[in-house]
Amino acid sequence: MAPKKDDYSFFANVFEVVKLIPPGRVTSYGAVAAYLGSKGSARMVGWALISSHEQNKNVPAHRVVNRTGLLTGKQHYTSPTAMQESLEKEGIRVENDQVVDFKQLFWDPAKELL
DNA sequence: ATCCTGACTTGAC
DNA sequence: GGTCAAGCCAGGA
Repeated sequence: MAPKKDDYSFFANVFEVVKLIPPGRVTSYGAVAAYLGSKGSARMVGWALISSHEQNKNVPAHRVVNRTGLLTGKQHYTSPTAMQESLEKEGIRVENDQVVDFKQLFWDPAKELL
């Protein structure tokens, strides 16, 4: 949901947005960060996702990739192929750790969610 | 308190 | 289309 105030931590905000990502779609860290208002804090989005792994949050982190569509976070998964398989499972084609038609599958919270 | 690292992004060459 | 360097914020040592 739209951040009403900064009462919630940056992480909680990331979780909300990521959980709102529709299936078969992907987004970038910068897009989420920009939606949160911290455009330059794209790294924090990834950091928040790490925390999400520790917690039992139902955050589809596999739907979040870097700007080039590269599965940068796959190495942080339990298995280096878990992320790619999860994406393919939703119908997203992944090739060489990169999302095919990433631009087409890109989901911008600032525009789509609005 | 400083220094380093990191699931990133952008601009410049 | 590549690579290099700088900026960015949070957390751990």
